[in-house]
Amino acid sequence: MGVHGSSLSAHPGAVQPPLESRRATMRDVAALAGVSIKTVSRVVNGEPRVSADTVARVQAAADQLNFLPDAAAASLARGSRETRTIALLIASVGNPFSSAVFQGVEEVASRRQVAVFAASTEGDPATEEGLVRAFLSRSVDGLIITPTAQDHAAISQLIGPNLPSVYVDRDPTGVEADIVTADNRSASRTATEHLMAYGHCRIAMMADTKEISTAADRAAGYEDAFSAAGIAIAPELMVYGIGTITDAEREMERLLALPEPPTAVFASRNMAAIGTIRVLQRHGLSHQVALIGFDDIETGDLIDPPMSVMRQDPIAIGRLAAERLFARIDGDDSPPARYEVPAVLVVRGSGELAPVGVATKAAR
Amino acid sequence: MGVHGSSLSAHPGAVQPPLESRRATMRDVAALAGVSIKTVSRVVNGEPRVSADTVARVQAAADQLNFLPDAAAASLARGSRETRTIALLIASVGNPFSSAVFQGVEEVASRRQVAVFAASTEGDPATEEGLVRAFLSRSVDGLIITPTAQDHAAISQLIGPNLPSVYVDRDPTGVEADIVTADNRSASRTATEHLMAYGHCRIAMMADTKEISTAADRAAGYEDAFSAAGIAIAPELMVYGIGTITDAEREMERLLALPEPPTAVFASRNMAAIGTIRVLQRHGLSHQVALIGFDDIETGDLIDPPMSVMRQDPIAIGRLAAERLFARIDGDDSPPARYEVPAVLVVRGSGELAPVGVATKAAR
DNA sequence: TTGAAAGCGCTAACAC
DNA sequence: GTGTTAGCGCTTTCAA
Repeated sequence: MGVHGSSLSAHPGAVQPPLESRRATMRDVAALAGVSIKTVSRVVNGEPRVSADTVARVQAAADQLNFLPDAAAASLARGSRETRTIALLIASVGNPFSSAVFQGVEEVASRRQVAVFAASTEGDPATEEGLVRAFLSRSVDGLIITPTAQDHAAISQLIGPNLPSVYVDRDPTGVEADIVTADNRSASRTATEHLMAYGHCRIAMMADTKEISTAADRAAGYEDAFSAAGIAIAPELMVYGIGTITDAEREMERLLALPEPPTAVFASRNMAAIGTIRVLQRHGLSHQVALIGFDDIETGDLIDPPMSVMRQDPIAIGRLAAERLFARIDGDDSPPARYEVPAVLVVRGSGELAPVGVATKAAR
Repeated sequence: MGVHGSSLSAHPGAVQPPLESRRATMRDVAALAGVSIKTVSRVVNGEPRVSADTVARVQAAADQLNFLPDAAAASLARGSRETRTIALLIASVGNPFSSAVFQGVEEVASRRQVAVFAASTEGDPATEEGLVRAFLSRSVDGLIITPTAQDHAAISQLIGPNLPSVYVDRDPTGVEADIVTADNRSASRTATEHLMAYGHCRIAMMADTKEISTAADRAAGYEDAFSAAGIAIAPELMVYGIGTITDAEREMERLLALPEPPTAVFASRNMAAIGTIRVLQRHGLSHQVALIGFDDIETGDLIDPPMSVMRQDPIAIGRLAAERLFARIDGDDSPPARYEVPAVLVVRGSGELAPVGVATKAAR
């Protein structure tokens, strides 16, 4: 019954290293249970036609040896190459928005017993491409990607037509695939109009670089509000390129130094809001200049004044992205679509301050 | 030269599905380049003894077919079973502390081209065990685990003696392995003594359940400060079991209703601090009752008053955990050790308020 | 109900 | 320099 040395063994050469120094395989379990490896496979995979007695013997042997099947070998043998593994490429695993997306993805994936590789692109196209290669080579069943600003035709080609992929948060260029984002444009219009409703028309906008679709969409929503209201936009109040809190602080200082400073700020991303608040607090203006942020902050209600925001739902975005991905994995071949998860206005105080000083000239 | 049908092919049966519907393999590249599969392997792995001419031909074929090696098959064949993959089990991928740990882990792992599975235990032992099984079965090279409150002897046995693992943030029970945490006890003593230095002796402590080593260690540090100062602890001010912000709010309300309410609070975790601040703000007491948190909040400086904290360095914790793990993977077999990453006191205002009201009786 | 053989994509050892 | 063979741990025929 011994497997290692017997002359009719399927493995004539290579004596295995001792069981203690490696994980048990089906061969080990088979030898211990006195059955063939195929029978072990049947038991492990819960296949029907096995006698209860055999099942028990195999199970006991497997438990005794602490046996766990090798998922990679199984997927290799199965040929289907399904690995029950997906990859998630986000801006940075440490960033609250990204990790909330991850949380949503995980929620859906774990229900299907699918493991998730998560990795940060840091917004760098080369890193992004390297990660895509790394995960393709690991045979993931699908990819969820927050695209960097680069053109994605090359990456899309790399991924190929057979591997499902979904894009989140931003629109990639040159790609035919499902996309899940917030309703950036309409939400930004809502935020801007909310400020206008309190009488503001010198409303600054602080945004990321225009190349990022999210920033561009939010700027478009801001502009929509002005067009609809018939108010001319002051171009000097539209600030792009806010990449860090420090950027935001510097630009806000500059805006306040303007001959006609803004009476309100639409901070189209978290870092912009934080920098803006710091500067306003420093100048003792936090109750004079209105502010609406985008993205929520965990403690937005503790700030003085409590911060009003358009709250995105990144968990829902991640959840929906994962659902789309698994639908594709399951064979859905409907045309690619865009999905927008609504952001909601959270009224807390900072966005409900009336204009102070210069800004009463263009009342509505 | 054709591989698919030739009679001397190593693969007599099974005609492959067309190349378009699957990823290219080394066989495909070999066929296209007119070399053997082993030569493709050599080129792909950058082995030396290959003629420049051959390298070029193979590379061209690989590029044309968009070939990427199958990492799982390679690791299977190599026998070493190295997958360049590790798993990280954290409380929740969406939680700021956990995701900062992840960020530190990723930083180190990505430098080694190692991919990271991250998953949330949600503090549930059964989930934790299921995840460990899932990742073992996926042949990860190592595990970094934030242990749940359960005994870890079983999990440790499941992992076995050959797979490196490192524990982070909390001490597991019944395990011999490297552990990386903050210096919870001494940092908590520092925080408490800082409050005492401003004259407080009725200092409340709000903590997670005692079963979690982190909470217990922080409580011990709090007690250390009292013993050292020779002040008796008021047991009614030590609150355990704060699991949510709501818990914290409820308990803080209760404390304020005490005949002799605390003049200061040591909030030993973020949620406790947030709930405490909410209640203090609600009662208009945020400038009367001192507060020091543990864990930093992104916008702690924007709160009124700005929040003083013992700032942990979760990125450094993650980084160190990953470094220890890779050291073990690389063969380090020194005895398991505990590593403490220091937390630093960040003075912002809330922790530097003198006692108000009843609390002047036990001056130092 | 059980088992033997072949082979997934790749690499190690050893030819030539 | 390059190719051949065997086999990693598993699942699939197909036979018994």
